[in-house]
Amino acid sequence: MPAKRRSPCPLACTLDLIGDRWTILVIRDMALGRTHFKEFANSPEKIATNILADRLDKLVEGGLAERYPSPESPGRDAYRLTKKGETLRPVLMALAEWGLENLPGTAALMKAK
Amino acid sequence: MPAKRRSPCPLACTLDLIGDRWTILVIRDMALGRTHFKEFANSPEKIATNILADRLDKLVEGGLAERYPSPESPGRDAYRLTKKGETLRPVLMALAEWGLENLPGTAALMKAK
DNA sequence: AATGTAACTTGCAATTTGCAAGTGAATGTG
DNA sequence: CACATTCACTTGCAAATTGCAAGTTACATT
Repeated sequence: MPAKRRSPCPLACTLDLIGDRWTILVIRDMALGRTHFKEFANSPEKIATNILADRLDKLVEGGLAERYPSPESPGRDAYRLTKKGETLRPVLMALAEWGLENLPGTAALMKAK
Repeated sequence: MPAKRRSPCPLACTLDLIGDRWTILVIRDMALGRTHFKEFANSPEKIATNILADRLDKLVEGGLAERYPSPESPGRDAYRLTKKGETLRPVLMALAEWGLENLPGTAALMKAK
């Protein structure tokens, strides 16, 4: 069941799903290979843990990410993008590229883990 | 002067500039050829007028849009994307395309005026 | 002069954020 | 085995942002 939509516009609907201050950054971290809560929390933007927990839940609910048992640390969960989540990669690239070309002082430090 | 940035990541910086609930929709309207306050306010998402006024100011401040005297209704102002604002078009397209392909029930009604 | 309309502004109430501190389970250490 | 850590969250608020409705101001039309 989709979150509440403001209109049927595909752009507006996409924003209703991932268009807040933090969700896309969490997706970015997953796209870079990060998997654990702590790693997301340690990103330079310093997302608050309550918001991170909330966004992770919503990403899972929305089918963009999935929780799975962490292979290296048994007992803990990890997160990864689903197939649907992976399709957002070009969207993130478009946003990042725009920033790189139009905002002075941004640096492409997006490196996979 | 750029708005406060959470990190130097180009993706994060782009979001710091336009990554809120409404800004991108206003840019969409401008990209569709809408020019007046009333037109933006009449979009199906029904942005509140105080927020619209605030976002228009910030878009102008940020150099993505510009105010100019309305040609058809003298005395009033109109808004249009600047060159920099126009470069966001592919970003909006990426977001809209993703919605169209991944969110059921979205319809591409994005038609220029 | 009275009415209308566009473009805001103002006043709040309701959400959402952000920060700090706390909790509970699983590990690591002596 | 007792004890301190670490991780993954929760909880409690205060502060900021949103959303809604009702003004207000300037210009134009009747």
